[in-house]
Amino acid sequence: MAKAADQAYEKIGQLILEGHFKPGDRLSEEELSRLTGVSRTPVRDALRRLAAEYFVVIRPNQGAAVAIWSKRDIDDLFQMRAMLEGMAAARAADRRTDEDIELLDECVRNIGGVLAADGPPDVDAFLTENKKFHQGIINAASSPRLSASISNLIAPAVVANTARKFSSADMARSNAHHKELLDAVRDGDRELAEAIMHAHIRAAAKSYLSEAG
Amino acid sequence: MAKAADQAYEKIGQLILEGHFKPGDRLSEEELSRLTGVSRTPVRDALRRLAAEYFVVIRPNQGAAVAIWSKRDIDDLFQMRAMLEGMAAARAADRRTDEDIELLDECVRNIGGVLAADGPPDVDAFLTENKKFHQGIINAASSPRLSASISNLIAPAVVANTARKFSSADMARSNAHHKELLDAVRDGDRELAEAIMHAHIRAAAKSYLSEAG
DNA sequence: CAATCTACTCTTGTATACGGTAGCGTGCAT
DNA sequence: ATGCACGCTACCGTATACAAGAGTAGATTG
Repeated sequence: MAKAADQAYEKIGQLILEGHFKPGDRLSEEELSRLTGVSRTPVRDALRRLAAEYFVVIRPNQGAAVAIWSKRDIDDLFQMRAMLEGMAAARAADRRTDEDIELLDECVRNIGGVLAADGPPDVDAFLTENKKFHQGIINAASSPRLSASISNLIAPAVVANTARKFSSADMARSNAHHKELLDAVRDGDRELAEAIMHAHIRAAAKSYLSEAG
Repeated sequence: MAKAADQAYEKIGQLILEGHFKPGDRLSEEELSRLTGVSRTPVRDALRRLAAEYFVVIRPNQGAAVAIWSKRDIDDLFQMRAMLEGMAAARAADRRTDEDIELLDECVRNIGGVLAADGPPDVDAFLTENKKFHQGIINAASSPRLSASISNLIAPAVVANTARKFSSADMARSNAHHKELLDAVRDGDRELAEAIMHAHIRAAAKSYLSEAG
């Protein structure tokens, strides 16, 4: 957490997630400067980072605007994630350490606990553990470039929306995938790990796209 | 494109390509400012872009340094390119227009002309047309996010490849792949297009890794 | 003599002021 | 009335000035 640039980055992302800015809205640097309480320089820096993550689009001399996501864009994104995270899963199966396995196992057990609890499912807790699990796979792959590329693809907006659309059944199936993935990675079965991750993400994509239209 | 930030971006990339800065070297913003003739602000902007493309690494309060590429990093990079460009080729087979086909055909014919000429092969001309061909495939896929992701992966690979000498045989084989790709895309055969692109890039990877170590 | 603490310097991070460009509204001519 | 041109305004792009942090070298003390 360096300073102002990170504040701006967090704040702007949050504002987009909350719906304060809608897709297509222009993002004035001066306005963001007022909203975030820092000057335009770190705001510009934050906007470039958000652009790298496809959160916003920047056109020369026209400033930034919240990215507009077509159904095809989202489909492409999920497909790219499926491929890259599949590759990460395969690498993880090759290079995993005991600590990696332990972390992944913990996530699976935690999600199991969330789903076993009475009452409505705790979607936030699920999302948190889910993120930890996927990050664990990516870390286990120990490929900085791959990690960075995947991070850029996981636009939090899409992730958040996806989680909201998950039913209890979806989450249960998701965690079943996680268990299978964990086993495959533990056994060092790279092909199986990759295949399961493919299926896992494609299932999420289908779930999202069927509801979002 | 007369913008100072673009000038800085081009110039810095060029300096790294030429070997003026070597992997691991620190990149002082002030020094780059003097070398490029613009102020630090656009230099910083350029450095962030280069960081997004994995050309350089930036650490908070410690500035930028030329990225260091391990053999594994390069291998990962080629694999990622193979997957993403394979996906692009498949999409291109689905969505290609007559203009796309015409452009690709022109590239193939131009490279054929370069290779057919007497004397030593014109490597620069080959690289230029090769780039145009791959860009043509990516454009034909008409997926902005996919295009952006691939662009970020290609730049460093080019850096890595500059050290390498292309043989006439390499270029001939490469263009044979291009011809097959063109046919597959023209015929709308997505699976074939994807498979050929996979092979095409994996072959390039093997060729590079065998020479560079 | 070695180790540690401190002060200095050099670089990055941030703020602000200035210049250029694109978009937009108004007015005039057809 | 409509289309075009001119000027205005507002914002982005760039430069520069200032603040803060990290690395280093020197001095002091054990």
